[in-house]
Amino acid sequence: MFRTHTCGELRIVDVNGSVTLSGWVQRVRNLGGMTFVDLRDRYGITQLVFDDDADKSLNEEVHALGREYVVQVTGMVAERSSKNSKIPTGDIEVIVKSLKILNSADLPPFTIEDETDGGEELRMKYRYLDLRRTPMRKALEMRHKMALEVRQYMNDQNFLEVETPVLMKSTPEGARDFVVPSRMNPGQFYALPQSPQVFKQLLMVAGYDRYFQIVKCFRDEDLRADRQPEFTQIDCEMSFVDQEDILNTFEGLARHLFKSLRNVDIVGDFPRMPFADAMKFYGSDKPDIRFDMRFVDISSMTKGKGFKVFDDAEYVGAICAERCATYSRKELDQLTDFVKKPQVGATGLVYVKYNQDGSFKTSVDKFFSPDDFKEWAEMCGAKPGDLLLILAGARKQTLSALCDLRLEMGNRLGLRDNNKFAPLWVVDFPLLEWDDNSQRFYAMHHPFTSPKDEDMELLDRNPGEVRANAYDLVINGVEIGGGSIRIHNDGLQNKMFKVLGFTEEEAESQFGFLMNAFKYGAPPHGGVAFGFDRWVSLFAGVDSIREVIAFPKNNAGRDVMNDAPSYISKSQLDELMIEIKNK
RNA sequence: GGUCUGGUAGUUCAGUUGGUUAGAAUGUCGGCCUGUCACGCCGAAGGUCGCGGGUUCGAGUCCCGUCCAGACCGCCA
Repeated sequence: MFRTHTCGELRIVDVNGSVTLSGWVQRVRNLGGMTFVDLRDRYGITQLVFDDDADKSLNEEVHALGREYVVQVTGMVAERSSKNSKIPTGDIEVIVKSLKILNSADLPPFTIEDETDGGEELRMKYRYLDLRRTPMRKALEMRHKMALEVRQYMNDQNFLEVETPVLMKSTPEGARDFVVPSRMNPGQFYALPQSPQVFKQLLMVAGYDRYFQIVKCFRDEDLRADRQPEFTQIDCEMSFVDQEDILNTFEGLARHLFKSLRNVDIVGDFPRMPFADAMKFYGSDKPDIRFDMRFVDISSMTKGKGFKVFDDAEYVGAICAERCATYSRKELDQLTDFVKKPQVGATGLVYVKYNQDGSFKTSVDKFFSPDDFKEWAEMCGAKPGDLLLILAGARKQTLSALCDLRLEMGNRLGLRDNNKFAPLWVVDFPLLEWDDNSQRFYAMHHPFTSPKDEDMELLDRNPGEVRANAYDLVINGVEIGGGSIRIHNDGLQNKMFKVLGFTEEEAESQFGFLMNAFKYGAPPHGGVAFGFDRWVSLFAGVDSIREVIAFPKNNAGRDVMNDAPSYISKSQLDELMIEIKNK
């Protein structure tokens, strides 16, 4: 027997018991006449004592111990003379009678501690060591528990988990597919699913009524801190529902997860914000509403006073930073540099300090009067002591830059507390997006999204104005998930394909099976998919989804631990009838 | 495809205008130490300054190229 207890479970009631523990050596503290060893496993840390007065026979073996050695010990549980309140086992220790080294260990390249000294690259290369650290273990435990609670809630709501294929058909719409060559069908390829979208709709046609799946999805696009080539979704679909039913059902899921994982009660209904308002007031389709600082369009009040930047601008927008009128020249310069970064893309920043005494100090004193500033301040709801930050230029770029500036100010002012949660439904998304390059409309969500009934007639004459029955769940400025009510009749679906520029043949070859299915009694249905990794990372309070994925890829899509992807042999290629082109 | 930041001891980093033998902390190793829990004290070892080229009397430092890592833009229905 390797152990009678784990390293996390012995307490004061176990004193005088004989126990056997196995684990990893976290740390050795040799005090000369006695030695303490912290023994670690997944469940915790237990202190071992080797006391010369009691028994010198183990001296040599203890001396040989190194970090991360795997050992087994037998001994007696004793109450500590000096207790450690920081760990659950801190009242006791094990006086060791026998010690067996099960395996020695090379010196790890970084310290296996909560605050490791290891950099990102090393941690990824030796991920199995990184995963020994408590923060990583806790993140994966959080992930496990979240999956469990999702299944619990969904089961209670009558949802059925159904597995859908991983090898499926490639479709050119949307993200780039990962493809898998088929040996038995030379020259043909499967695609890995970007989402099980069509399968879940077919399950609705099949009458399964409520489906969900915690499922891996794949997209062959460049990575980010919150984007991996393979990621996990909570994928859901329901029949005989309208948008309201879906929002309510999944608001319930969100509440259940907030409560069970973070013990947070969200008071009141989740707010809902039309996409158009989100863009107008926050410059983003995923606003962080933990703090207000809404944009105010002051274009009308800033023109015709001879300040060319404002006069030429399509849009002049302001945000009000409370109690920031005391900002120094240096701080304002930093903000100016921030908005001028290529990633933000503003050409400059205008500030208006509304001083405590009611006077104004601004970067545009030459062009405007104190009365002008007073008007702007009133419009922005600014009080003496506040600071207005103003960007101007083309509408789209300026809204986007102002969004970045708002979030930066939120960070500076400590308004983005990781332990505070502000969920939000963004609704009424546009159905279509015009793409200048290819001179055609693309589905903003996906081509199966239904237009709003009241906008249906616009579909022919002004498709860009049509709003969709589509919605996103946004928490703290993170897009946690999104979905839509689907089209369930083949006539409307055909029309959508037409608007999207598909020929009948293309629509038939790519989605014919779905259109065909719709002919056999498709119920009205809709659904949603949540980014499981993002949600876990939000609850775990970490910045990157890599921190909640056991074995993630790096930013070039590589697994630096096993060096995938890799070349395959000539014979493998031959079998697949594939030839590699020289660059 | 692009922009930016970084690569120096096992690790995390510092390194002045281009100038003597490249430093600190931590870890490691050795010694001392009987109540530590980030133990303490003393001592030691540890470097292809990512790689290649160039400028220079002289390059960790400047220039060019390249590789690697990270953040972001494009992309991600």
